[in-house]
Amino acid sequence: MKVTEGLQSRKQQILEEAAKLFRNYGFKGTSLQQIAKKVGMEGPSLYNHISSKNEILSHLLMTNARIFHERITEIQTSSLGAIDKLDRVISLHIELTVANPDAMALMLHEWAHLEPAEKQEYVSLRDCYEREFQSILEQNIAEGKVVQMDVHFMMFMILSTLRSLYAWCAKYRDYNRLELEQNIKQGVLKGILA
Amino acid sequence: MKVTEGLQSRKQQILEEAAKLFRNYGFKGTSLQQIAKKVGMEGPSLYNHISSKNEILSHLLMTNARIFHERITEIQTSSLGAIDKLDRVISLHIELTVANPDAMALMLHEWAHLEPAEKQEYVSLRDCYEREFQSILEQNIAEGKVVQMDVHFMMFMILSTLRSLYAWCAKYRDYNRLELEQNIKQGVLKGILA
DNA sequence: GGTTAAAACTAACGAACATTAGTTAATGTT
DNA sequence: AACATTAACTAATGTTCGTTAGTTTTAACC
Repeated sequence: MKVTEGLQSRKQQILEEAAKLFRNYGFKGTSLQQIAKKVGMEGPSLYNHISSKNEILSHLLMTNARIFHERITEIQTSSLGAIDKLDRVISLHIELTVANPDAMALMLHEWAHLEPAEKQEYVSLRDCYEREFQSILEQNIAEGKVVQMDVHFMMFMILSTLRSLYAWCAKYRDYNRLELEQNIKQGVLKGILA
Repeated sequence: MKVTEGLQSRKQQILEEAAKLFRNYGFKGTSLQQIAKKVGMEGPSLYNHISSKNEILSHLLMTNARIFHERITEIQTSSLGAIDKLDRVISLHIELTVANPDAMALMLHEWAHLEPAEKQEYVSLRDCYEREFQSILEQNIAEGKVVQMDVHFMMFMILSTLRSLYAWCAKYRDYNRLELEQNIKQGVLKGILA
């Protein structure tokens, strides 16, 4: 038995390098040999840590999908005011994106390569997330906190920005996270606040 | 020689079906056999119309990249006011996205699979586009047409929305294009107009 | 220091895929 | 009617890749 596991386990290291590669070349465009090389071993050796290539993708996607789902229902069922709920959801996106931009980059497209059962669960989690989001926006509209506008359209605009954040947040390393949050909230909300 | 070429040439048909498949499964995740099946022939028969799988991707990406580059420099060098230039650029995005949402979906990520020379040209065209865009925004800021805000950040927010449009515009078929334009411009600009 | 288990390596298999070559059917031209 | 061209097909090739099996090395523990 090993007593020291290194600061991050070997598996964690594999997941992180895979996420970077998947982000750049896509799941199908990345070979296990490439991943192995980044971690410093031969391709087949990966199978001492994972059970399949697909498991890597699955872990990266499902983990974050479940977190998003948990956290937004937590926010939605809280006793916060509508505007504060929206504020928290934006913070949630920024928090997860800053913590893990590579995995976040995969969530837009790469779920298509999940195995059927997990793909179904992923889509279900995402749809559920969007319903909660929409509900929060509708609450804001009903309370007059926000301009009159087609809900779907409002959601499209906000989610487009939040979901693209991974691609830009590297350029804002000099901003600390609070500055980043304030900038985004101002930008997103000032177009919305009545 | 053929006298009737059908309403769309066979090659055009291949490009369109390929764009749909690339959008859903990615370039690397789509096989020539899949494309051939959609067009109604066997895999190798595609080579009577194209010279390689990569040429399909190249055509889809480079065509639109060049159009974007041409049109934005046209707008930028025009004698329009700053605010009108921004307005035209937004219209440009909407126009091209509505006309060809599948090809537009590829422009975010699939350029990574272009051959080195073309990848370089693509990135160069995109960078050039972003410089022109930024320049237009700076003009707006200088003229006080727009709130004080980090230019890169402003560009990030607007481009995030415009570049995600392909994913949503299918849901807005019932909107006609003018309504769509008005909605987007109101949404994007109202967060910006001083 | 010898035992044991984790984790690395090498070799090889089998499937999928892009691409090439050679052939045939259909269509338009002379 | 003979010819040429286009575009389809079938068969085959070479490559890449995920994965398995078997073996060796590493390193903790008694």
